[in-house]
Amino acid sequence: MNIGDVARNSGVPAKTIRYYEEIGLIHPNRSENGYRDFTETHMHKLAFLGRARALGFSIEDCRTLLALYENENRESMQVKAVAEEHLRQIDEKIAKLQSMRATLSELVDKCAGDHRPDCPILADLSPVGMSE
Amino acid sequence: MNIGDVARNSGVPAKTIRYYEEIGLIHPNRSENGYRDFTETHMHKLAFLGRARALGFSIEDCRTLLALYENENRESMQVKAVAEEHLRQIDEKIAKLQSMRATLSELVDKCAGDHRPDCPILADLSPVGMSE
DNA sequence: GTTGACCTTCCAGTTGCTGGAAGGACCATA
DNA sequence: TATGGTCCTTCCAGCAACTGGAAGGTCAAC
Repeated sequence: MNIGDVARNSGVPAKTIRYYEEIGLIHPNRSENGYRDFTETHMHKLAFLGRARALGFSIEDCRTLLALYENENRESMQVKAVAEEHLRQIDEKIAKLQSMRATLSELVDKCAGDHRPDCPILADLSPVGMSE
Repeated sequence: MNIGDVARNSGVPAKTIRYYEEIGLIHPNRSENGYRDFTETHMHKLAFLGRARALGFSIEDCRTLLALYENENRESMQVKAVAEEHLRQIDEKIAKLQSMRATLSELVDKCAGDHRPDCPILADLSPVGMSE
C-alpha cells in the first residue's frame, strides 16, 4: 500500500506518517520506485497511534504503548501505569484551566463591555490600578 | 534598573524578558555599558504580561491587551471581546480534556493491572482486537 | 506526450520559551 | 593590580508534534 491509502484508511495524515517514520515509530518498507510500502500491520499500528494520540498520549507514551502492544509478554500493569500517569496529567491540566476559567469568567462578568475605557479585566491584570 | 531587578520584581524570568523585547512587547532603553535599562513603567508592563500569561492569554492576545491597557481611548468592549474569546477557547480545551479523561478513566478502571498481558486499554486502542 | 494525481526529500515555521556557550562589565577584596 | 564572583550581553539550539510548501521524480490514463 502507498502512503495515501494508509493515510485514508488509518485516518493519520501522510505528513504525519512520514514524521512517525522519521522518529522511528513505524518502519515501512520501500518499493523499487522509492515509495513507502505499507502492510496491514503498519496500518493497524498507525490506527493505534491515531487513537492513542486522540486520547492525548504523548509520542513517547505512544512509543511505550506500541511496544507493549507488540509484546506478548507484557503485563497489563505496565499499560495501566502509563495510562494512570497520563490521567493524572490530564487532571492537572483540567484543574489549571478551570482555575483560569473561574478568574476569567468572573472578570468578564464584571466588565461592562461598553464604550467607556474603564475595565475590571485590565484593572485586574494591572499591578498599579487603572485610575489615571 | 537592570534586567535582574526587573525579573525579581515582576516575577518574569530574565530570559523571558529578553524574549519579550525581541518580539516587540517591551522596549527598554540601553545604558552606556550595553545593559538594558528598565523603568517602573516597564516593570508594570512585565507584571501585566506575567498575569495575562498566567490567565492563559496568548502572546498575541497579550500584545492586544497591552495596547488597550496603554490606550486611554479604549472601549471596555474591546477588552471584553478578547477575554470572551479566550474564555471560549478555554472551555473548548476543558471539554476536550474531559472527554479524554472520561474514556481514559473508564479504560483504566477496566484494566486489571496485574501480571497478565490482557489489557482493555490496548484492546481499545487496537483496531483489530487483542486476541492473538 | 502531456496532463494530473501521486510520491519523494528537505527546509522552514508554528508557540513560548529555556538552556547553554562565549565573552564583556562591574564590584569587592586581598 | 589581580582575582573572583556575579551580573550582563549575544547567539544558537532544542523542546512537541506536527504542518506547509518548494522542487522534483513516478505512474496511469487519455
